[in-house]
Amino acid sequence: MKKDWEELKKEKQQIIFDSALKILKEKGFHRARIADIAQEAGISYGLVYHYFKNKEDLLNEILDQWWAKLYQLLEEIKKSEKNLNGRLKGLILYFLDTYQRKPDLIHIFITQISRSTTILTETRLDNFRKFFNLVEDILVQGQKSKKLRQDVDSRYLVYIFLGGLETFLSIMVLGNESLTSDRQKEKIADSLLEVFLNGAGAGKSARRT
Amino acid sequence: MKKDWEELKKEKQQIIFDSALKILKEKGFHRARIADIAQEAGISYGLVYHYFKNKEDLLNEILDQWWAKLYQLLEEIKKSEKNLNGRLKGLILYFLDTYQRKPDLIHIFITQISRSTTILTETRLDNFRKFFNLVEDILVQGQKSKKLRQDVDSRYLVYIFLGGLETFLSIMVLGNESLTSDRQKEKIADSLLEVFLNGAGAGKSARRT
Amino acid sequence: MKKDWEELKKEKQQIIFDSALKILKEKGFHRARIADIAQEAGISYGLVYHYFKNKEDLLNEILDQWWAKLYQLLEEIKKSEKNLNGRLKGLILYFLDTYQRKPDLIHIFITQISRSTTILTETRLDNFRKFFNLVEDILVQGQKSKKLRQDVDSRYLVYIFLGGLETFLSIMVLGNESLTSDRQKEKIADSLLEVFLNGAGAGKSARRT
Amino acid sequence: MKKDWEELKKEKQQIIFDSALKILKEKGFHRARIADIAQEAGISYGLVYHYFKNKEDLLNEILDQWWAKLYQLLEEIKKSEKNLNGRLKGLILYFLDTYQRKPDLIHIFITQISRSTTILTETRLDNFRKFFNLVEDILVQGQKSKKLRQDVDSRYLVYIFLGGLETFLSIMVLGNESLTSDRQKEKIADSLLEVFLNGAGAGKSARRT
DNA sequence: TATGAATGAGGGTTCATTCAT
DNA sequence: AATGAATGAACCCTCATTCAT
Repeated sequence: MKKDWEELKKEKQQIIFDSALKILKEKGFHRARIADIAQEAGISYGLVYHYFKNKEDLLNEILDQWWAKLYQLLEEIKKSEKNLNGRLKGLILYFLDTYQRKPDLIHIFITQISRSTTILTETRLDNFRKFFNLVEDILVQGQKSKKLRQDVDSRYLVYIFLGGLETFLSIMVLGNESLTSDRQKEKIADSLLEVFLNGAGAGKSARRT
Repeated sequence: MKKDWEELKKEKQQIIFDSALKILKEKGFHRARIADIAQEAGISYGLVYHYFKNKEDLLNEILDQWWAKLYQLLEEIKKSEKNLNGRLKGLILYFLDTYQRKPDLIHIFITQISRSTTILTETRLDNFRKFFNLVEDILVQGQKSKKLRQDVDSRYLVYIFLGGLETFLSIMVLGNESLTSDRQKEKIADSLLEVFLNGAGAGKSARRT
Repeated sequence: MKKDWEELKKEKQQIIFDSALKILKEKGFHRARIADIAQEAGISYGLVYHYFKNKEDLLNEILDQWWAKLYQLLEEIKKSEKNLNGRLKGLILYFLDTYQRKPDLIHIFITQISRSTTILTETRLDNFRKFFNLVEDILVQGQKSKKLRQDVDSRYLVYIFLGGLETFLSIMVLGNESLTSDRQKEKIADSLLEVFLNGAGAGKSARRT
Repeated sequence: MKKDWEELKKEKQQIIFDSALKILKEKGFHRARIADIAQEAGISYGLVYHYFKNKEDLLNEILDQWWAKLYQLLEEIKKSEKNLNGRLKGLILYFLDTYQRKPDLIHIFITQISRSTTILTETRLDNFRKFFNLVEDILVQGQKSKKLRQDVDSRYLVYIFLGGLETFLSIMVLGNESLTSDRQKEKIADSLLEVFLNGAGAGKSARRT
């Protein structure tokens, strides 16, 4: 019986979560009103405070959930047998899949979290650092296995890789583009990887002079 | 005489501008108070309304100024005799120079403008589209002159190029890093270009398989 | 069986009572939350409403209990064979004993009840009037038996006597002082009585000129 | 001109002060709403925040003003040539005068400040201690000049003296009694002093056995 | 041009109370 | 008897904006 309660509580939390996601996407953190979120969730606004300490806390829980999943994925990637190409593609597809399933979440990540220093407390910045470090680990392994050039600081490679990915997502997010077929995701992932690995330059002459 | 007045007005506006820049950087658009900006500028908050219609208008003017300068640069680049490499490097250095001279401006561009949909009205999104289009023009020219590969959508190339640049700037901005020497800027620009053009992959085998 | 139920109910009520006492002392009536009291009592806050109609009612019950005991004591004193001195000392010691056993109760009496007009409804004021009247009865008897001077309004004597007592208690309450030995209580009671009866003046000359 | 501004500001503050006084008296700190105070003052509630940081601050300013005046009086009394009797009478009359002119202030002192530990921060308790110490100074001088008995702790004398005074004030405050004639004030002061100095006991036998 | 007093919409948060389980 | 989810009135405080001076 107790379990049912727990589950019900979790479910309700999730409803509030999803409502918050939608409202945050539409209005941004500062303009999102608790009343909006509650209305979206079909509950009274007082109840939001039953499940979350306050607005700040609600955002934090969303972020924590986001980061937890992302870290989990990266750890899995690191443990996997995939080669560099497969690993990076896995990461890209994770973002694209998430965008497909929960576009609001990616929207918020792109527009609110990944940049806004207003919201960025030191704790939250730490999450970013950890994320960048995990990606760097993967790229350093790539350098060691001679899959990636070693004459460029691994940190720079991280910036360029994630930068390209983020801009892709940004464009989709800001343009409200939909992502329907798996084929489309594959194509995007491959293009990104292709240019990241082989460069935008045309042919040998452009690439190595 | 009239000119003096005009000039004085411009000067005062600029003072408010710079103050706004600083406060916006520190607090973000929603938490930045007119009173803060006025205090920073050393004037009464009522006076701000003599020079700007309202808070929204103040932000718009800042953005307009930013975009105007950026468009101007891009037009100059397009008209210049430089080759693709020089053009892209010029663009990168423009951002780095601006970061050096007015870090607040880049900070706001990165954290507030480039992503926030809260602030992004349709009009403002147009500025982005125009910016991306101008950069795309340059890259398409590169493709036509066989400097850039033609098997990738020029749009994708824009995303990857600007994405890498933006992430570099983001890192500096979020980390409050300083940029002192010209040499440092050169190195960053070259690294970015090198990877963008030739890819992160190591040697032929990695790049073309 | 019914008795057991009644008793259990009384017991539970008493637990809530004591918890309320503690919380009221710590936070005062307005800041004391039902949830605090329930937590202190180790029960859910909903249950409080099974035993008390509402917050107001809970406070009323506490007050009623307090006044009932005090009235009972005063009636006993009036019926007793003690002389004036013994009667007044009995009253003082009652307060000191109560402070020793239930400091929270005296704390609340001093800080919340005896003065606060916020809480003082007309009904509650009546309790005060009754208390003052009962003490006045004792002092009037003292005047009749020539133990107390008759040239001062008996009402004034009440104010001075209770005022001194209350300030003593206030000091202990506000200073969180502890009262351990019976000797200490005796000393306080004697000092109070001594000054009340014989004045603070030094010798005849000061007292009767 | 500037002076006029300053004065106007002070005046407005005073209006808010007085309104606050009235509302605080009627409702007590926790139930007093800023909106009430503003309405009483005939201004919008937002303006209250122009003059005072918040509700807490408003209360603090009232308290500070109260204590400042009281301390000033006590210092004057200490410096004066009056004898003990005159000094104590001066103190009593100050309270009675204030009650006559600003009954709300005395009301708040009695019901909110002098007891409520809810409102009593450590800083505010310090004011009490200072007040008690200043009165003790006067009484110790009385002991030294043989006007007061030395066989009772001077601290106790303070409690008894101020206790009587406070209870008098309390009765007036809680009963909403008016104090019109100077004669009435004189009579009260004399009675208080008479009993404080010579005791409530009747004749020698009662007083010295 | 310049000031800052004045306004009030807006939104976060608390918490007593009810009620289904 | 017992729980705690659910509700919403109440109230504090912020701050953009206006306007008299």
